[in-house]
Amino acid sequence: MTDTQTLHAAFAGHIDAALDALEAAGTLPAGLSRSAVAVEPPRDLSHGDLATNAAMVLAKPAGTNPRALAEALSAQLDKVPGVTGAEIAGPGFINLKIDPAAWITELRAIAALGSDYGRSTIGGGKMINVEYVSANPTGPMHMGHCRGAVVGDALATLLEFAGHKVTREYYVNDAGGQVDVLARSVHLRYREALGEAVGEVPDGLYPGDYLIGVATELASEFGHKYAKAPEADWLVTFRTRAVTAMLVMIKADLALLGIHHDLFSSEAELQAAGKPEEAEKWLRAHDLVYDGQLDAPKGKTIEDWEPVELPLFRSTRFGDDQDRPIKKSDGSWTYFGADLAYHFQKAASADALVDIWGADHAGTVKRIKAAVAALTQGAGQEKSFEIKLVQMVQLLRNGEPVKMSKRSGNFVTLADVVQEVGKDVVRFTMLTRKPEAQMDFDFAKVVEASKDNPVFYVQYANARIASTLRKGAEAGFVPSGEALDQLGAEELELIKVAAQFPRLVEAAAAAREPHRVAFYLYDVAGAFHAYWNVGNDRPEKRFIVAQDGKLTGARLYLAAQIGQLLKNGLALLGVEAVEEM
RNA sequence: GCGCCCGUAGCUCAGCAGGAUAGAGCACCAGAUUCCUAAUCUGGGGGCCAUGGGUUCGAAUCCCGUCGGGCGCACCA
Repeated sequence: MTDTQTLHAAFAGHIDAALDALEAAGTLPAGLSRSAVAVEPPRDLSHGDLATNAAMVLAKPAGTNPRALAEALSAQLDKVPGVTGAEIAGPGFINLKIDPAAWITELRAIAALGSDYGRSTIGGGKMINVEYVSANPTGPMHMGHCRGAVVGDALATLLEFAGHKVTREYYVNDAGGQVDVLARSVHLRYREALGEAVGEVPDGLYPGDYLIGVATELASEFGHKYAKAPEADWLVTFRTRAVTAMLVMIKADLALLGIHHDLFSSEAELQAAGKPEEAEKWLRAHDLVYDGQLDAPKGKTIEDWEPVELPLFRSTRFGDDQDRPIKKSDGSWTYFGADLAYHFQKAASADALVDIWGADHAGTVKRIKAAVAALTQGAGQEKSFEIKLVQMVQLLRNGEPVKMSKRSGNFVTLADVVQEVGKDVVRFTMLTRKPEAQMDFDFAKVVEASKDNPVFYVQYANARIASTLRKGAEAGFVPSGEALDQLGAEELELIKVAAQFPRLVEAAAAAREPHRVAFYLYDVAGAFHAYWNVGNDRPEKRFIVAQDGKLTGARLYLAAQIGQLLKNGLALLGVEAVEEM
C-alpha cells in the first residue's frame, strides 16, 4: 500500500473533519450517524464538481433545518485547501468547486496506484464467505445456474477489492436422494457399457449422455462384478464415483466462465462428522426443535398424505408458515436439517456469510436464516448472514422458450452457451441488470446483437487506448506526467468520470451489487469515446499531436490511466480487457 | 389461498440505502470519416415512473391496498 490518497477518500475526510468542527462548536449534536452522508458529483455538472447531502441528511436528527446546517457546514468546507467555492443550493445541497489541479492529482493517483486504484479498505479485513453455484452434482452446469454463478463470482471479487477477506465456497449436495438416483442412472449405463441392451432410460433416472464416461470407466474397472449384484453392494461406490465425475465436469464448466471456488464442502462429510446431530441437540435444548406433526400441505393435494411425527424446527416463530422438519420419517436428514448445520459450521470461520440462491428457493430463506441466527447467537457469535436471491433466466431461442429440464436431458448447457456467445458476453450480460429482476436471454438476439453488446463498447474503449499507445510508441511518444497542466477542460471531464471509481466500488460492495460496476464502466467508456471523437473535428484534441511532444505525452498519460481504470473495473467483472478487437 | 421478487420511453434495462428539470442502449429521424480502429460520435422526437391512497419541506425510490407478470408453498433439493 502506498500513502497515495484518492480524491474520494480525501473529501470523505474533509467532510468528516468539517462535521467534527461543527460538533466541537456546538452547532451539531455529537454522535449522529454519518453513514448516509455522501460526496458525489452533482447530476448537473454546472452546479459544481462535487456535492454533499450532509446538511440534508443530518438536519432532521440534529433537530435543525437543512439550510441553517448547510450555512455552517459550507463555511467550514470553504476553508478546505483545494476548494475554490462552496455554495448552498436547492433544499440544502452544498456544491463544491474544486481547483482543477485536484483532477490532475487524481490522474497521478491512478498512475501511482495502478491495479490498486479503487481498492478500498472499508471491508476492514472482515472475512466474508460467499457461497454460490452449489448446483447438485448430478450433471453438467446448465444455463439456469449461470446467473447466480456470475453474480456470485463478481460479488466475491468486488468484496475482496473493497477490503474483505473472501472465501468462495461451493456446497456439494452429495447426500440426498438425487445422488442415489444418479448412482442408479450410472449403474444402468454401466450395464449398457458391458454390452447389455438396456433400452430407453426409464422415468426417474437421469437420461443424459454425460453419464456414459464414468459408467465406461466403472465397467472396465469392475467388469461384470456389479452387473447383477443387489443395489446395496454397489450404491455407495457408484455414487461416490459418479459425484466425483460430475464435479470434475462442473469445475470444467465453471472454468469456462473463469470461475474457481476456494472450497468445495461436502454435505455427506458434514453428516458423517455428526454436525447435524450437534445442531439438533442444541436446538432441542432451547425448545427450537420439538417432535410434532405437520399439517397437510396447502395449495396442493397429495394422495398418500399421512400425519407423521417428525422433529420440527419452530420456524413459525420467525414468520414462516409452518414448522419445518429437520429429519425425514426414515431418520435421515432433510436438506434443511443438514443445511442449518452447514451454515453454522461456515459461520465459525467467517465474520459474515453471503449466499447466492436461485429465486426458486426463496421460500426457504426465513427458516434457514432463523435457524442459523439462533445457532450462532447461541454460540455467542453475532454473524451477519445475507441471502441474495437471483431471479430466473428465461432462456429463449427466437422468442420461443427453451426447455431446461435436467430430467429430460434436454437442457441447454452452460458450455454450449459460452461456446456460442463467448464468456465475456455471458458475464457482462448477466451483470448488466440487477439480479432481483427476471431476465430473458434470447440466443438469437444475443448472438445477432453481439456487435451492439455493451461489453464490446467497453472493451473497444480499452482497445482504442491500447492502439493509441502503440501508435504513439511507434512515433516515439510515451506517456509522461511532465506536462499535465496542458490538459484542458475536455480532458478534465474524462478524469472526473474516472475519479468516481473509488466511491463506486465502496457503494457497490456495501450494497452487494456488482452490476453497478458494469454500468459505471459503460459510462466511462462513453466518456472516453466522446472525447475521442472530439479529435475528429478538432485535430488539436487528438491524443497524438505530432508537433507537440509534451502535450502528446500528457494525453497519452491520460489515455494510459483511463485504460488502467477500465482494466481494474473489468477485472472486477471477470471480463477480459482486450487490447485489440 | 399464503409468501417472496418484479412492473420506468415502442423494445431491453439503469436510476447509487428520498433530494435539485426522470436516464442509457436498441429502433426511428437528421448529421459527422482528407481521422490515432465509424465496433465511434453529435443532435432530435418519444415517459401521469402499472394504479389508488399514506408518510414529509420533497417520493420512481419508504408504507398500505388494487391490478398485471414470475417464482415458491412434500419428509424434494
